[in-house]
Amino acid sequence: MHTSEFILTKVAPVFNKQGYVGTSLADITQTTGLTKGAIYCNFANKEDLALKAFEFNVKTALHPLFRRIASTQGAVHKLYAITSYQRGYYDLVKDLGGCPMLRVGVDTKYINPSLFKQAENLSKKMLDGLAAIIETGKQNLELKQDLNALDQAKLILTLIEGSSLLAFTHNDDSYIRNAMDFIDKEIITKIKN
Amino acid sequence: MHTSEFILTKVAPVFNKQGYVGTSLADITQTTGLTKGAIYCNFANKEDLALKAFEFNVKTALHPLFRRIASTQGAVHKLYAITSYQRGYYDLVKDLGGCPMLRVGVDTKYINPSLFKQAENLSKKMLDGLAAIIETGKQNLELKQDLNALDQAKLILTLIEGSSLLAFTHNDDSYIRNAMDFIDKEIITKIKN
DNA sequence: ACATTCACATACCGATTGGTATTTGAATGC
DNA sequence: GCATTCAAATACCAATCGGTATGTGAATGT
Repeated sequence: MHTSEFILTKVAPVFNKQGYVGTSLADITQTTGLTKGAIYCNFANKEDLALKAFEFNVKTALHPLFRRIASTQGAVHKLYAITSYQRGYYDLVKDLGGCPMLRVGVDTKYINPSLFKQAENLSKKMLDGLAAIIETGKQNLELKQDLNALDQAKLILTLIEGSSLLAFTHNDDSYIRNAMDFIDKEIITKIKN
Repeated sequence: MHTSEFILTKVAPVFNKQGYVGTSLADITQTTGLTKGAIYCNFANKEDLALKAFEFNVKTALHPLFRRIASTQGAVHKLYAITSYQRGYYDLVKDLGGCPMLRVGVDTKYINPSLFKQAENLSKKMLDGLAAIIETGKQNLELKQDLNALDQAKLILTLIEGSSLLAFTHNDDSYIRNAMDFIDKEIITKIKN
């Protein structure tokens, strides 16, 4: 494993737990066991490292979901794949310190615009992805025609992110399971007869 | 107005926007126009100030909601009062930088346990309050008997916090209005005939 | 065998951090 | 009118901040 990759595996969770300003170079050298020389040899500066760390966290927390969605056929099955994935989300990102999109979205809006932009883009991408699934579901006559795809997507993303927030606030993943159960029941009512 | 109160009005939004470590004493003296002497004359230290700032933010963002709930009679009307209040939430806390409970809940878990505890307690209080409304609604035969009050409360709080997060991520309060419309429609289906 | 390279360590930098000790100055009590 | 009080300003502190310049040592090429 290259050193830069090793650094990311160690540092990414720290950034996700402590935030951008809350993570110091001392924290970084301490968790990696390396010195500043090694860090600045592999990354341009703290911001560069934070950005890569965010990408790393997203890769471990959300890319598996994207792959599962892509390899699943049909709108309804794609939606079920999402809720199924999300049910394991708490355990998946527990050691990471929670959902990276949520963390960066809250943390960096006023202190690190370029990092915030990444979280904003990712959130938008997830919303658009959800809306596209629902829209094609309508076109394929899987889902009822009177659905507003964008509104439904907003609702699902709201439940995903909101339940993740509360799960990590209270160390209790029942918020997530509860929300996913609800989405599943909602999906059934939206299936075209 | 006492100086300590004046300081809070100026500093509370800064803490809410930039976070605990993201807000320096220099930020504090700058936004207040006062010196460190004045700050430390009115507050024990940065943590004390941050705690009081959080209370101040909660007072402006959520106490009006608590009062409206308390002065509204009946479970269904109380629930509608919540969604009605929440519809104006984006504009209400826009200058504050978003929902203080959400901000502190994400920001401080690993860097300031006592401050995090405050957010955690508040979140728990809101959940219990919601569950109590639904439970008494069942007992008063306003709401259907097969409702799980706690699960419903978790769902509502999830939608409230999740929509607030997305609204401030994308500077778009349609997430909140959309979620509140959905809750309102859900309430109707839960009313006992 | 020797020069070169390069990843990483060490040593150091000015600036900023949160916090404190001292000073100031206006109001208050007598 | 003089001493006291007290909120606020000033001046200062060690520690830490992110970042950089230099040193080092093992691997590489020839």
